[in-house]
Amino acid sequence: MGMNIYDISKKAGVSIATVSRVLNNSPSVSTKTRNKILSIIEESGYMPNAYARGLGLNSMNTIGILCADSSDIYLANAVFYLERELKNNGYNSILCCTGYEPKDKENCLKLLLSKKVDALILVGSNFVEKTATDNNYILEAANQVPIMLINGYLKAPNIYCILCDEHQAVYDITDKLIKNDYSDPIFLYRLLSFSGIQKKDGFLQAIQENNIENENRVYECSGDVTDIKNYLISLYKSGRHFNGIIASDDEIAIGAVKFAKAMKLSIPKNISIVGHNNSKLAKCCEPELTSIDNKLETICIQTVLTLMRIFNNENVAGRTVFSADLVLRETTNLRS
Amino acid sequence: MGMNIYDISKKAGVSIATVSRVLNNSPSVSTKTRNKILSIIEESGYMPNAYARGLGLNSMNTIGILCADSSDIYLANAVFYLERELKNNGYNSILCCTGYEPKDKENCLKLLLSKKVDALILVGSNFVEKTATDNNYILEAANQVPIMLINGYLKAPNIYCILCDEHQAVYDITDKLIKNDYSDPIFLYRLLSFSGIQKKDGFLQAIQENNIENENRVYECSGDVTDIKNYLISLYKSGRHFNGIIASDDEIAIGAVKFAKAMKLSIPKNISIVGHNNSKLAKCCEPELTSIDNKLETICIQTVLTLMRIFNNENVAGRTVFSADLVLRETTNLRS
DNA sequence: TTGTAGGCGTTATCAG
DNA sequence: CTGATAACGCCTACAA
Repeated sequence: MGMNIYDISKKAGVSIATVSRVLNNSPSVSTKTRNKILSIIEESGYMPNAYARGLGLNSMNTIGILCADSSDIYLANAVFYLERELKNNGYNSILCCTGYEPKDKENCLKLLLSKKVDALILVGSNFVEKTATDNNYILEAANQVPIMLINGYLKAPNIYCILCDEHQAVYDITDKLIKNDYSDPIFLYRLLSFSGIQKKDGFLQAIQENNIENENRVYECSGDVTDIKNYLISLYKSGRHFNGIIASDDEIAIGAVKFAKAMKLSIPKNISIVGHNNSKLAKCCEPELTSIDNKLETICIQTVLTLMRIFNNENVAGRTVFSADLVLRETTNLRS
Repeated sequence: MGMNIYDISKKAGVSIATVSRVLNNSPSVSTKTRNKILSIIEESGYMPNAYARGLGLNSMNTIGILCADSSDIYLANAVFYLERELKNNGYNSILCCTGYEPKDKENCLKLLLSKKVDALILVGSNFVEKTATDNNYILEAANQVPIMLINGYLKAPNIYCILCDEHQAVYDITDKLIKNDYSDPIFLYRLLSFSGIQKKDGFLQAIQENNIENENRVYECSGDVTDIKNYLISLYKSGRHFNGIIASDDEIAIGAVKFAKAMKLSIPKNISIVGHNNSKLAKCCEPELTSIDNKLETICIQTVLTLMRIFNNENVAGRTVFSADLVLRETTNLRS
């Protein structure tokens, strides 16, 4: 199997340059020699050595995709869309799951850089740390390759951010809920990542503009559906009787639904519940979850499109924002 | 940034060979020169060129992971576990989602081969086609690199299969259900892939051994939770009044739960429902889903372990089978 | 249209 | 312990 371009050139009675030209679809090869070479390549099963090619061209057409956890439903979808789009544009994807520790994120990023990927896509707003200096390694990386940031924002040269306006989305639904007499909503989140903060601030802005007391409204939670449910039950039993729940992801919202059922609160009569991401979970829930759709596929398509433009030296925005959709289902009684 | 080993060697006043030795932790370098070179590398931010190294060593330590659809919850988990294990062993993962068309699977596999990955991991039994010749491309690929098959079986040189005994698992639960008076169960599946067939056959064996009529027991279904629900409703309304549902994945099972609720069948009193994969969905369902856990993490860990042994020229089994666990929850009233 | 030769940045062999 | 040099396989001016 150890075939190389010399072997092919010998068999064809031509020089390696001509073989290389055929390989790279150069027009300046006679049809006759081209066909001859092609048939020899075909029958010998020869494949150009990707490393050698990479060495000469300084690229192997691979993109590094970094995400905290590709088993997370949301991130898994992002990875799927990105890989598809990249493949359609002739690029392969190296996946690297970093976990949530800043140090690990940095190590993974450097690892991919050492593999000489052509660009890096950081998926998930948790890549942007609150402490600015913690993001320095990303800025440095941007000196070497373009960095695409999905659902995060970092203003710096060679960093391109594609995101969804979560602030507005959460503001809108909170405001709507309040104006529909669910005037005592709470907000549940896992992480105050970039988008986590956006969501929280959108929520609080709606609270403020409606002149509602803002104490005891924002709660951090963690764990699986059962953990969330139990957390809410104890919160409720402690006397905090809210009538609306805005969750920062669908899994939390499902925990909230289970809580409501456990406490015999009728959904959406006694309590409204809104999820986030409009994931597959939303339709698995009963009643089905109203959820904010943050246009993940659109974002991923745009990300790859933007990246291709960058490779092509076209002019490109450092920041692209899409607005979210609200998908109404059975955990609210709102109308569109 | 375009630093190479020559630049470093000049700055250090040594030859490139010595720099290379330091880079590769060769013991035969004096501590003095080693430290000098290391500090120069450090301050200059030099990184060895991975392509050049790959060219020389004929490996870039990358493994190709092929799966039909990495947004599928089950496959996403597999990809996550595999990437983690590979990374821990010094390998990077190139992900390639193939879709379900045989031709596309073949193209993706060849694409990865052309990138000179060190091995290929095919995730999901749908990679093994029923028509033997359709698998030829996999056998050919095995001439170039080791092929790891997760949840599929193909007996051939250099192909290593790690799987779960789905047959036994489905047999056991079906038998149990029947013996607990749920004597009219049906089996729902999406695809008759390798493991799909295992599951179906396990089901049918239990049916047969319990002397139960085997007509109108096995149904193909597709789509999302709502589609499954509607499919079952129409089946039920047509007069097919089963009292047990064994589903080939959790999403189908959730559709089944929704069907039962819609038809006012009490779970598990009137009907028992069993999912498969023990995914996150199982706990999102209400009542929570009894589900067959096919040990995905164990399988992935074993896969990478086996692969490392292969690289190490150790002796390795061509087939490793784990037994499944049954996780009892609220959609059955069985005891462990 | 085709061939020659240099360069890409390593690793590894063989002298010293 | 260190240095010179030949691979590794491809691409691409430049020459013919």
